[in-house]
Amino acid sequence: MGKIILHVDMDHFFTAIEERENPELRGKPVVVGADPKKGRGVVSTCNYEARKFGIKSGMPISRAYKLCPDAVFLPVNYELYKKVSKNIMEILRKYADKLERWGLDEAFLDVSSRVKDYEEAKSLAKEIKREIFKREKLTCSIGIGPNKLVAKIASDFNKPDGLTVVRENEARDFLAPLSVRKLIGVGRKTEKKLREMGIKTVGDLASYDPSKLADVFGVMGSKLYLMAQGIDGSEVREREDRKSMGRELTFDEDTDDLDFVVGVLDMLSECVHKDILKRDFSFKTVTLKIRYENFETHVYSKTLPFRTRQLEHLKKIARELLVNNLKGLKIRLIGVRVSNLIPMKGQKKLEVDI
DNA sequence: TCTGGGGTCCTAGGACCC
DNA sequence: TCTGGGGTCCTAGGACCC
Repeated sequence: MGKIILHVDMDHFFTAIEERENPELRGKPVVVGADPKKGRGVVSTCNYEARKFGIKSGMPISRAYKLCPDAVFLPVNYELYKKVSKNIMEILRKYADKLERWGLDEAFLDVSSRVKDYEEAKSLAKEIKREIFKREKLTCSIGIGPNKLVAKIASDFNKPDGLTVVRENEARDFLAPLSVRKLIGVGRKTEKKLREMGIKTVGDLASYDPSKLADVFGVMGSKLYLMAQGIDGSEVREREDRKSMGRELTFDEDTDDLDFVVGVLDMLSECVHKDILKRDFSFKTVTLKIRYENFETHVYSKTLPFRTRQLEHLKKIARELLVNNLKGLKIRLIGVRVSNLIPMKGQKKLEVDI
């Protein structure tokens, strides 16, 4: 028999945690994200009451405010959400051969060796939902399928507090009526390109000429065609090795005050440096990100011939990358990231590195 | 609709090495 | 003399995920 994969997706995670911590919020529209008074930034998560007003995650906070000025607007409390996420991942880990975290609030579980059929997988999923609710007072939606793609789309099919099973022989028909946008890896740009080719649904994609898809999208084209048939060979993989760590900040107002920008950049470098020390890495590459008033965004990087973990190296390279590449426009965002990470030797690994 | 902050992966050209 | 083929690393940009 093939694999059985679960996708667990916490229901409106950030706002659900806020409601749990402060029950007075229940029943009211709640939005976690940027400060609507400042007006810049987006909605991170909103609860179902807020969605009734048309608010969605990713939407500019100014628009959310116009749609529902009476909603409760809360800042993003990452430290709290990370702690809750860690608890939930520890619960999930017990139920799976392999677990792949996908952001703070989602995970794939390969349970192939733990269950003998989809009925048993369904019982397991119910048990997971019970335990998460008992321990954390939070609900989730779970999708069960023959691979990650189908499991993920299944978890999204019935929310909140849903459980959807899609067997291997049902996958094609299940996917066919859905928008291509539901497929993993199809975002706004690819959706638009596909629409221009007359492809709107997964069914349209499944019956399209695969060689034409390969011509237009390259390797991605073949993947798209397979996904449309419900086929996805990707493994559930435990990610041990972190690839990069960074910090970025959008200013309240665009600025051309270079001293100010350098000051913020130094502060971001210090934050990144703290994370490096906390997780015990050294790095070789520093990347500077800069976004101008017209939203034009650039990244510049420099790789050292040696590894380091010194704050002064980080600050100096970040500053150089900034002043060597500036255009004559006001600056909207500045960010710094380190990669080419090398774990320091002889140190024990953190159990869950979030 | 005037677009956050944390990330990952892919592509493509060029340097450099054997 | 005007010319290779394979491999790896670096850099910049872009699409995508939550």
